[in-house]
Amino acid sequence: MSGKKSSLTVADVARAAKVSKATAARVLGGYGIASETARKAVLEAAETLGYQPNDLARSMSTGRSGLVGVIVGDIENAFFSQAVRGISDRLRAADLNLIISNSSERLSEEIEMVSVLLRQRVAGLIVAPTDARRVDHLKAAVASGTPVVTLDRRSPDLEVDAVCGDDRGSVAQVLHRLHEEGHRRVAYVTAMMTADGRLGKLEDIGISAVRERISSFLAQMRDTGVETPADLVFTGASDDGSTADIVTRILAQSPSITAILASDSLIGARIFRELSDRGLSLPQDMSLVSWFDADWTRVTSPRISVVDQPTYQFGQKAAERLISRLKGDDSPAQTFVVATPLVERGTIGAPKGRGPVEIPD
Amino acid sequence: MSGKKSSLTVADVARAAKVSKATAARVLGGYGIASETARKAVLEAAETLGYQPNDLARSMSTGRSGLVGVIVGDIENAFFSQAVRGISDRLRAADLNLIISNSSERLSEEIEMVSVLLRQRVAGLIVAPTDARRVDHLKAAVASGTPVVTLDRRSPDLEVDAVCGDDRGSVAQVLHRLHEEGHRRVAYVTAMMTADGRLGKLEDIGISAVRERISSFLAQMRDTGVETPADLVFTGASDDGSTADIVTRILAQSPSITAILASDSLIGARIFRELSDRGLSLPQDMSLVSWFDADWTRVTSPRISVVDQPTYQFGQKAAERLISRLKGDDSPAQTFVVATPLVERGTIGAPKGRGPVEIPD
DNA sequence: ACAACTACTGAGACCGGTCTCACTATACAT
DNA sequence: ATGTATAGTGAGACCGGTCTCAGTAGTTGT
Repeated sequence: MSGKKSSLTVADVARAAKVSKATAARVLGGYGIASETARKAVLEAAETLGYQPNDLARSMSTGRSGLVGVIVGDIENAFFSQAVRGISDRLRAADLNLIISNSSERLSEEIEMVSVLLRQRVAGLIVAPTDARRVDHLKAAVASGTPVVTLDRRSPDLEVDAVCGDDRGSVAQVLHRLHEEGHRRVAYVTAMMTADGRLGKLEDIGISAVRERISSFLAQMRDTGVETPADLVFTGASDDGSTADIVTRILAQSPSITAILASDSLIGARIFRELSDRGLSLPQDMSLVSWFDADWTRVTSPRISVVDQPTYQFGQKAAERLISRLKGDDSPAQTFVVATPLVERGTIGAPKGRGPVEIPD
Repeated sequence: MSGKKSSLTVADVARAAKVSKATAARVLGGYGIASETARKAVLEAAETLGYQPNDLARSMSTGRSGLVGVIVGDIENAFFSQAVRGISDRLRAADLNLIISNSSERLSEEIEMVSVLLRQRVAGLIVAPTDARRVDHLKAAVASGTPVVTLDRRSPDLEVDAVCGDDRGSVAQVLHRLHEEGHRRVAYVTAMMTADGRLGKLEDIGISAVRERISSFLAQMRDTGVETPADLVFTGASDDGSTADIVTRILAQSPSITAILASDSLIGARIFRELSDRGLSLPQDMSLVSWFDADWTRVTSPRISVVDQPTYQFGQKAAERLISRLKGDDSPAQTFVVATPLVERGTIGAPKGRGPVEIPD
């Protein structure tokens, strides 16, 4: 029954309340002072007129924008959507809203999104940078006064707060546990693409979390006697077909691989499905550990052992840091490492037919 | 090496290019006409100065904002995050960005978010309304000129485009299939809360998709001879504990319930886990069909039969409709029903110990 | 009674764009 | 030569808020 289309402004309210635009603005905007009389008149006029403030105009004149930009690799992935929820919940409490963007893990898109968000004059940015070596666009954002917090990943070139999991530590923990159980050759499977499907130089891995994990993986495997651990890293598990290929290659390796590490829950699900389809039973025929405690990991039999990355908390913490920066905190940039414990369920077991004895070449 | 903090404006560029602010704005804004000479000078000046347009100011003066508000029940839920991805992909192609909000399926929050988004002067709204009977806030948005599209749900009070699944049809299809297999008493489990844990009046169900499905469920069951089908609807399956209780109640019912319909993938996963934990095997001891084809449904054994709601497409379609409205399409509001086929996998089977024979009371 | 201070107010500049409009060239028609 | 388009331009109003600043009450001090 009200509000046609032309938006009414403080000026309209002021007129109705018979005060100046400045006074009406003070009351409506909640700043400065106004007499009780004026306040009541304005509020009443605003009420009956159905005044709705225009935040666009507000942020224009204040410079502050109440919007935070978030750039993730893929919201569809529970890893990120959970983090986004954490971010959203924290932001909401601070009266901030969130603009979501998807980089699809492509640098060019990430750069484009940063530019768009900066044009929108977002108050800050929470980003999962897709390439730790190419962060000029983020540096520029910081330089121009927009605080940035990185999520799940970090770049040595970027002096901003970061919230990460303990990537190196979790790999070490998982491998140690598997070694204990008797596993000597373990595969690491990641969705990351490489030119020839083989692992190249570590420095060429853009996503820092992946790099850290693989680096830790290689070091650990070498330590426990594997001579060419790079052969145990399988890249490009980005869909069902490529994952099936990888599983085939894993099963074909000799001396045989007895356990698989899945870099994320999507890969974990695919590998699990692939193994079951081939009639293998876990953990007898193969042990499996996946990163991220997705829904499905407690629904399989046996249940999947996971490295639990509490991404909701990642998100919360990242939002907290950003809010704190927005409030003027200018302490040195810090990296917050969130514990990512191994949750052992049913897919870790002794490799079939052999115990802790090393198999000779 | 550039861009300190004070933002530079068209005026600055104009000065550097020795043209008027108006001309510089025309070149930079890509509207009106300008000579080749002027254009080059402005572009060059903008380049060397590192000019970044201010979209805030732009939308202020144009009135249009390049931002679309999206309100979902819970981004963490794959159902919605997938839809958001669909929305995001389509919006991006139309140079629109997306502000995400979570209503947590609470009307009060939904109302608040609509208000916030409207203040931000979003160009349009895509909403999964949590209560079809309380849509005044959305009506107001439409009345004030902000197009709205509802996602997965619709309200008879709201004359806007809606993108929904075929809720009635899918229930009918699933029940028909189960009936064929010999099932007579089927349970429907939903997360929706009711005051006393029992199903009240249908009209009191706020989420239209849920209401449609339950309504269809009741009708079908009654048609096939169940006298009090409301006893077969279990509400409040919102967490592990309450779902466990419901499973207990389902298993205790007599004459016995032989199949379960899970209203969403979260519930489906919980029920599956609960049934396995109790040593029941599917589909021999119980048939199960879940709505939404989540990741995990192909990872269990047996694989879960699902009603496939292609929410990515829901999202795409919704975004498409909104974009079309934004472009001025003012044809009558329409509801787009996306097919949601039953994908039969391993959890539909004949009920144990009895075939298509009706059991006497 | 006059100064000094406080509480409140309104006029108007400002944020950084868009966009209207009046105006100057030059081109073409008659 | 005069009239009439047509391309290009700049001055300045405008969007809807915020915020500075000068000014008007009213209060208190001495």
